[in-house]
Amino acid sequence: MVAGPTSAGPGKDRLRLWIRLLRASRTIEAELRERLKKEFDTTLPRFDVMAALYRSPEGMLMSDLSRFLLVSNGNVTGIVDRLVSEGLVTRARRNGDRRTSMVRLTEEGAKAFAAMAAAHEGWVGQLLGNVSEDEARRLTGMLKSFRSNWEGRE
Amino acid sequence: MVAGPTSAGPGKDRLRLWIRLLRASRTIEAELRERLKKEFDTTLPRFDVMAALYRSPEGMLMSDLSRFLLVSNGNVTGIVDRLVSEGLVTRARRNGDRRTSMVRLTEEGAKAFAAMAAAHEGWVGQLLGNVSEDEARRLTGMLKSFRSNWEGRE
DNA sequence: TTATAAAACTTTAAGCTTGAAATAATTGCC
DNA sequence: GGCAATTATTTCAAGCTTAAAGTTTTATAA
Repeated sequence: MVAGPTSAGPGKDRLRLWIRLLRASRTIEAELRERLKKEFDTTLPRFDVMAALYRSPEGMLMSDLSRFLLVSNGNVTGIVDRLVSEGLVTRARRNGDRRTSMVRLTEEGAKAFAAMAAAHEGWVGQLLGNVSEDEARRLTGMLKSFRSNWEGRE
Repeated sequence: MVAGPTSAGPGKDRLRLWIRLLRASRTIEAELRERLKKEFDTTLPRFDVMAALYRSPEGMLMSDLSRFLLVSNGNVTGIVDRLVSEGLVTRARRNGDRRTSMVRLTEEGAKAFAAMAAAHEGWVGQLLGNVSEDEARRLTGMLKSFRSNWEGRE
């Protein structure tokens, strides 16, 4: 997914865009992963889950997390398991529907995340330093239109 | 890495851009992975390696592959192992430097890749259908500037 | 009711991924 | 030449990831 078009022709510009997009996100992701590991001894998936939970103090279902983070159900199970064993997150069984459990950050988890989020934002600002804030807004707008064309189709 | 900013403030626009970028590439990547699996019974990492090799008929060293694909050395070892066992790729020990081996697509591998690449390009064209070819070129240009600011630093 | 289906989640197997340690071969320097 | 440092690669342990199959609970409907 990271190599360029193998020839010229129509549609190549979109392919080139995709390659660029993928290389950009992989490069930045690798850098962030490395820093999260080095500075906070954690991983990107754990950070992702904590970020989602931080925005939902009332908690999230496993399936909410899965949908929001764009990863599979089973994946979330493993990550939450580890976060629970680290005391950063809790799984609360619900009375209403006993199939589900509400996942929440612990106080310690929220505190830990706040510190990581501040550093994380700084890193992103640095890594995307070449993009002006104005250009960032325009790019963001363009990227919004990606999904609509095909997602949600049957 | 997929959740949005937790508050407003300076630097937020770059963070928002990063979130968008990541969500876009994850969404597209997931779709491509699924189709590669369904249509060709293969994986994205295998496709990546084959794409890189397809562009280098003379072959690539393991370290070339690792650098080009932005993944670790050990990672490439495993993927190439599997491709070799499937008869799509060969590892040729070299006379000059016996630490290295030259990795090449087999004839079968090249044929298989050509078929996949054609389908792949069509998929990308479809998935990025909302982006005009013109806009694609502009976006690609913007993304090029990502690296220079911080990569290659010590 | 009471089967049947659907939903939420976990488990499993296979493969991907990293960073670190281990191997093996080459290079540089004295 | 001989030895330390470097380079290319593999191995390893831990964790991430998916798709598919399994479990438990809830909803549906005859």
